[in-house]
Amino acid sequence: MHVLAAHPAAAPPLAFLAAAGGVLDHHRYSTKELTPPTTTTMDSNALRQIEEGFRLARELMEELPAAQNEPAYLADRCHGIAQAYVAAIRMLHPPANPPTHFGGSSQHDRVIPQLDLLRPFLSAPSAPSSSSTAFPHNLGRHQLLAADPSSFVVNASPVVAGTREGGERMTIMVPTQATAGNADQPPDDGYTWRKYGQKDILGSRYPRSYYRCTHKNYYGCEAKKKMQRLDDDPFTYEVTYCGNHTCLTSTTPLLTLPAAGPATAASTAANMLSNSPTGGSAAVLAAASQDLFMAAAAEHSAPALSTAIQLGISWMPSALVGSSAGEGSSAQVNVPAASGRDTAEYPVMDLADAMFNSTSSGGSSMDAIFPAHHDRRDS
DNA sequence: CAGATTTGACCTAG
DNA sequence: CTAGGTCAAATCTG
Repeated sequence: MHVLAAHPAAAPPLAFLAAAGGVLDHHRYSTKELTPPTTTTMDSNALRQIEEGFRLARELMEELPAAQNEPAYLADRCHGIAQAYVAAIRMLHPPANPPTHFGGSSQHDRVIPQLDLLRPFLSAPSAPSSSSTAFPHNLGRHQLLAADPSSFVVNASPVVAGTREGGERMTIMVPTQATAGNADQPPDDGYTWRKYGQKDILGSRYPRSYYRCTHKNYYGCEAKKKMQRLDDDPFTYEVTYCGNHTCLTSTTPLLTLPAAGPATAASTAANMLSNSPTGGSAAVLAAASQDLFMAAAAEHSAPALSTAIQLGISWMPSALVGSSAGEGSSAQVNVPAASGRDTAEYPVMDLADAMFNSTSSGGSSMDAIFPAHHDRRDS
C-alpha cells in the first residue's frame, strides 16, 4: 500500500503548530489523500481503545486551563491517555506478530517507561513568558517537543539579518538534554541534517557547525541551520535556522507502508515507539506518539481524523505551551504564503521519519522513491 | 559500499 | 584583509 503524499513546501510540522498556540489550518492540512480506512479490518477493540484515547485527550484539553498548575494530575491524565493507546498498540500489533519493517523485535515493554519521559514536560513550570515569542516555522517538531519548554527560548523573531543571502533567519536557544547521555547533541528537531562545515568563531569558545538538509539533493531543499554552544552556557545551543524546508522529509514523503496486516499505519507508528533508534528519547517518543495519533486517525474515519488532528497534535504540545495559556496562545506561527507546493494537501501520516531516521535498511530507496528529483550533484 | 562527518582550502561581503 | 560561510576530498561508519 502506498501513501502518496503531495506535500507543502514549507509547512511547519503539525506538532509545532500546536505547540505554538494550537493554530491549525484544517484547509491546509486536508485529509483527502489519506489512505482510505475501508480496506482495513481493524480490531474493534483496538478502535475502541483509540477512541478512548481520543476521548481522554479531549477531556484533558478541556481541563487544561484549570489544571495547568497541577502537574501531577496532568501527568496522571496523560498516563491514562497513553495507556489507552498502548493498549491499542498491543491489539494492533501484538508481539507475536513482529514487525517486518523498522527491523526489529517487538519491544513494547519499552513504551510505557518511555511515556514517563513526558512527565517533565507536564511539570515544567511555565512556558516562555514573552508575549512576543515567535517560533521559526521551519523548525522541526521534535525540537520543541524535546526541549524543556521552560528553557526553550526563541532568541529572535524572524529577521532578515545581515547574512550574505538575506532571507529568513531565526535563532533559538535549545538546551541539551541532560538525560540524553550524549550531551554534545541538542535535541533532535525532526529534520535530518547533514553537516557540511565547522568553523571556529572569533571570540567564541566553541566552534560553529553548519548543517544543510540531508535531502537537498533530492528536493533542492535549501534549509540550513547553524549550531553553536553558548560561551557562558555550554549546555545550551544557539541554533539558527535559515531557509525553509522544501523537502518531504519531516512531514511525509511518499513511502511504502508495511505491506501486510490490518494495522498498517498505526503499527508503523507503534514501531516507531518500540524501535526508536535513539531509544529513550522523549523527542522520538513524542513524535511517535503524534504519529500514532495520525496513523490511528488515518485508519479510522474522516470525522475521527479531524478529531485526531485536533487532539493528536494538541494535547502533548499544549503542555509545552505551558501555563501562560493566554500569552502562549498569542504566539503566532508565520505559515509561509501559500504557493505551489505550499497549497498541496497535507498528509497526516508522518512516517517519513521512520524511513529517513529510523531505518538503516533503506539503502538506495531514495532512488526508487524520488527518481524524478534525483539531481544530486555531490557526494 | 553508500552516506555521513571531518577538516583544510577556498570564496566573498564588509 | 578578515571573519564567516561553503566546498570537496579524505575519512569514518554502519
